[in-house]
Amino acid sequence: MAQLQNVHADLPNGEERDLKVAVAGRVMARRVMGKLAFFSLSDETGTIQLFLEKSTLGESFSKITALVDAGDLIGVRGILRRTDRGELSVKVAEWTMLTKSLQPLPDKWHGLADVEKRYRQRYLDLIVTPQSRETFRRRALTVSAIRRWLDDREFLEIETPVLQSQPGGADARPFETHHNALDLQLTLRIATELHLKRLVVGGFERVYELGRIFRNEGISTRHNPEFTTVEVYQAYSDYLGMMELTEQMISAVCQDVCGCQTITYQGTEIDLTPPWRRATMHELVKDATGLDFHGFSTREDAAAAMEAKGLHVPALADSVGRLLNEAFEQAVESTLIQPTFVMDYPLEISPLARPHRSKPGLVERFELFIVGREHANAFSELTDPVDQRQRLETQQERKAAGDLEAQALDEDFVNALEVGMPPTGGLGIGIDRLVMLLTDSPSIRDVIAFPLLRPEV
RNA sequence: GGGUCGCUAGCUCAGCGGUAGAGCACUCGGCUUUUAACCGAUUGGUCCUGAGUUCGAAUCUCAGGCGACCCA
Repeated sequence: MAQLQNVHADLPNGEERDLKVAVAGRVMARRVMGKLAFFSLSDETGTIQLFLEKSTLGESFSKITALVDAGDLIGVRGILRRTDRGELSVKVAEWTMLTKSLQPLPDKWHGLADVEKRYRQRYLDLIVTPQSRETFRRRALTVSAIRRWLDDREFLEIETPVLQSQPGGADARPFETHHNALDLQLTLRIATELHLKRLVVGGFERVYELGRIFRNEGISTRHNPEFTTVEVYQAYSDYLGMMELTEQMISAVCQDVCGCQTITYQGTEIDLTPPWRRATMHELVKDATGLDFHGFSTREDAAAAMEAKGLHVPALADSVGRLLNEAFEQAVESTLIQPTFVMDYPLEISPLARPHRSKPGLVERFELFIVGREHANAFSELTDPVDQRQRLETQQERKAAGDLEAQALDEDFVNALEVGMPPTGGLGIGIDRLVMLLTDSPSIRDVIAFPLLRPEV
């Protein structure tokens, strides 16, 4: 229908074009006046008006006006005519009921305002909310633009298991399930990381996977229990290489999806043109709070200084590094509106990242923040199997001490590192949050077609 | 987990202690240039659920359900 509107934009008011056309779609509105009627017919691309005359349709006119309601799917044949008021129309010669709608459409003017109903009955939302259709169209464009960008650079997408005997690759609680034939307790993956790294060990030097992961955690405007990430691994690269890849890829995807690299998110202009700001976590915390975490040698010193600044000191944060991260989350995170790479994280909160080449106690890791939210996480991968085993053993101790999100020790993964993994840069990007950014959506539920909701009744 | 707000016709909403309402949609009638068409008529209700207060509850109170937003 958009095509018809474009091709025949030159047809003058009140004139007909002797061209037979056939269109099909959903009747969105009816305006019937005696011996003349106008319907609005919509398909995925747009809307066209139907011009129905009793004098040309005869008995068929009474049938269509009597039987067809808003919401029905019909097909019509006829010629093109632009009405006196300038609306391109199909002057209908024949029509067919394709699908009768048994339920009335929501209010044609107000649409579906109840957000709960929009999520529970997304099909209705999509019919009556053009904005919603545009969001999911852009989501599809985003996903395909990312795949195209990576494929063009010879990254291979390889699918890894969703069902795993133990979760790994992230700090998160998994969903649990059971395999009947093997009588095996399984978990749904919380990340794709450990399997993609096994593929790097196996000789695939550029791999990625764009897919669904599952984390058994709360729901908010930024969290859905199942969400989509893309993880990318490049052998013989490092976190600096991943930083460049990240800004190049996201700015290119934005260009593809939005047609430019400067976008507006909830009223704030965001400039995604590379290069992006880079700053270390230490610098950012110092700028925001005045606290220099390089100067603290014990947790007690750091905790006292934080409390003096009015920052909360959680009991689980049992080291200077964890407190630095707390200070960052409390004082800095929400202020990082324009794209910012936050670099050089504490080692103890990064059990899969390589120690920093020149800064003891830190790792070569960055997270990307835009509009105050984490959008990506990357590091120079830890490839030393001895160090990796120790780090995961430390995680086991934390788990025993009650940290439900501490990571498991995946023996086979350590075994893979013992076989030998090349130095590698790894990156994970949250697709849902990226789509939120590119579609100006305030809630993650706006970019997930069927977000998890508690069942009614 | 805590706080605030919401839930009334298919949809959008009003009503806030005294007979349950409007617009749109649906049904019927009228109308040959409408586009939120218009005019007239009809129909449509577990007022989220339960308990309580009251002569009387959609309305007040308590508990519960579902959702939204904020906080942890």
